Amino acid sequence: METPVLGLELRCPHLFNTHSCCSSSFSLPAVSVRILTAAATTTTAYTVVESPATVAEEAPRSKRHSNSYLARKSAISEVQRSPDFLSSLQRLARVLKVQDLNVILRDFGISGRWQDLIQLFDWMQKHGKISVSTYSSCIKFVGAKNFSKALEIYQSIPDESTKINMKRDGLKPDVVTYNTLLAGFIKVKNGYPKAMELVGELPHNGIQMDSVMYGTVLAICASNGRCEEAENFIQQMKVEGHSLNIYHYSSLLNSYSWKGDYKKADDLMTEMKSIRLVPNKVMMTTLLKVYIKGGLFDRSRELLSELESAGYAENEMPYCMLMDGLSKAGKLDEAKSIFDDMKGKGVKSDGYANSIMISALCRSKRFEEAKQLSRDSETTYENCDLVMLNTMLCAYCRAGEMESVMRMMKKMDEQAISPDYNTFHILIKYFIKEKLHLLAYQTILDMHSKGHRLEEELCSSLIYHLGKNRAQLEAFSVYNMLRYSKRTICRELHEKILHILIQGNLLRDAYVVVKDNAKMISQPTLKKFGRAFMISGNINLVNDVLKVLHGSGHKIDQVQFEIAISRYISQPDKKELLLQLLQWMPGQGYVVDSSTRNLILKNSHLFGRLLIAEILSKHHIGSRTIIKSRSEPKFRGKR
DNA sequence: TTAGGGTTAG
Repeated sequence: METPVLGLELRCPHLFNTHSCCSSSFSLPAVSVRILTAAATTTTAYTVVESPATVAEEAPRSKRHSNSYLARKSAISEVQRSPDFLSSLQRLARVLKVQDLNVILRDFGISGRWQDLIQLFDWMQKHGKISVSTYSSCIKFVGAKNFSKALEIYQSIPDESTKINMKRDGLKPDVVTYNTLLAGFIKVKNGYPKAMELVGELPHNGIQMDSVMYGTVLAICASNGRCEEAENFIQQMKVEGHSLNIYHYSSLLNSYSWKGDYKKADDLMTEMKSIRLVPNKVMMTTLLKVYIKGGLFDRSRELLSELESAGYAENEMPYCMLMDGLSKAGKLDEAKSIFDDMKGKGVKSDGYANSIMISALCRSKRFEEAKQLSRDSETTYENCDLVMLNTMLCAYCRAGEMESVMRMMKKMDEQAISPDYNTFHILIKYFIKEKLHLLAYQTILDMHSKGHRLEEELCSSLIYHLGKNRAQLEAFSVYNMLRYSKRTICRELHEKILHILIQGNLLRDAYVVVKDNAKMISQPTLKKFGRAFMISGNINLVNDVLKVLHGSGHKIDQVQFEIAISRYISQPDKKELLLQLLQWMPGQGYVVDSSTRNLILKNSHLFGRLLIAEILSKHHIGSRTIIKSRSEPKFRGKR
């Protein structure tokens, strides 16, 4: 007998009622009653549909109330209801079968618990508890929300047979599945090559591109600026006998907007009209974008009038496009006149137009006007988004309106809008400008702790100012944040921080910088560091510093040796270090000069006369070799 | 399951 599914069971309870004790022909089997009860508490009907089916696989009718059934049933609802479902899952892992997990997965999908769904899927994958329907459920639910994750899931399907099974079970990756995945690539940066990979897969699955899929692919081309590729697909469509619709034309037109290719755009409009397709709002707005990008502002203005008369300019979008294009082409006054015109007509606006105008004014350094417009915007639009807030904040910063800057920050706080990269950037620049260097430093710490990328130029400027104001430790901390955020930083910065650290006598930190970056630091700066370290660096590190300097190719001068050796002599307990240094020198081509030699001899009783004499004799031989080798190259050169 | 459009960061 076929395994009953709940739907049928509920409709025809008598078919499954094997318990003679249940006299009423309408009484439901006990299991169904339990499930109905569960349904009332678990909120989703979907869950209820699959549970008994899966249970029935292993629980023969006579044993419907088996402990294993009960355990699984309660495990499912426990996981579903748990505030920390992963730990419940971990605990109940041995009880739950793949089918049960699929039930939970679908429940998450239906109730919109996307994050949980993905976590559960990852867990199932990790524990090898996965079936064909896991994949298809996941793609179905995730695809609607998070396309790249859906694609990842699709790509994680281990073998062809699973994909074939999916097909057999009606869960096939068919034209629609592929199209769902492909649609996710629209507007994804660099989505084109990935989309093409997927398109390349189609023949292996016996799928032919249909008109809708061409629409999707063309949209991908358009949003990635691939106009030639778009043209090729159009050609392919024509060859295959597909007729072009407004979606196809619209995407092709959009692909021309990248370069502002208005000639091709005009030709396309003509072609489209010739097959009696009437340009709609989307087409006309896209055409406006092409004209603006192409710098055809007179025609843009005409087209905007056409949009107005067609009733397609009821909101601010097309005005915004034109204003922005004009201002970026340096035609601020023309942009302003569009703006005023739009305001005069009472066009519905959410504040974007203001935002565009404010930034345009800032770009032209008309800060007073920008500030005034920001004030107006603040009163007109109560709820501003982060970009608008940033734009206004920027205007106030540029105009030097400290009070307004603080007001904006307070506003963001109150509205629980968290600052983004730009907010931090704007503020830090402003604080530096106002010479509030420590505030700028605090802000950059905050920015870093929130995981934002640090921009080198900004850090470099702050490092400079902190250094100048004797905040060397803070400067070094900014340097380190930048250095350890996995970026290659410009060589001048190492040099810059080194000067700051030397100035602050933070020689140990300076040594770290030299050790890691000696090859990127200029010889005069290395020399400056070497001397400073010899004078007041930690005496125990003197030899190490000299070795690092030498190892980087730096030629250590006599002055440095002289200072180091004098320091050792003044601290006889460091005699081992002096002996090590003296022994190391000749091997590297260094010898002590006569005054240092005399100084050592004068104090040789502190270090052992014999030993000193022996070492210094090596220096003597060394000095002869050095003199000899200095004259040798001339001979070699002539030979 | 296919089309458009705006703003920050000197």
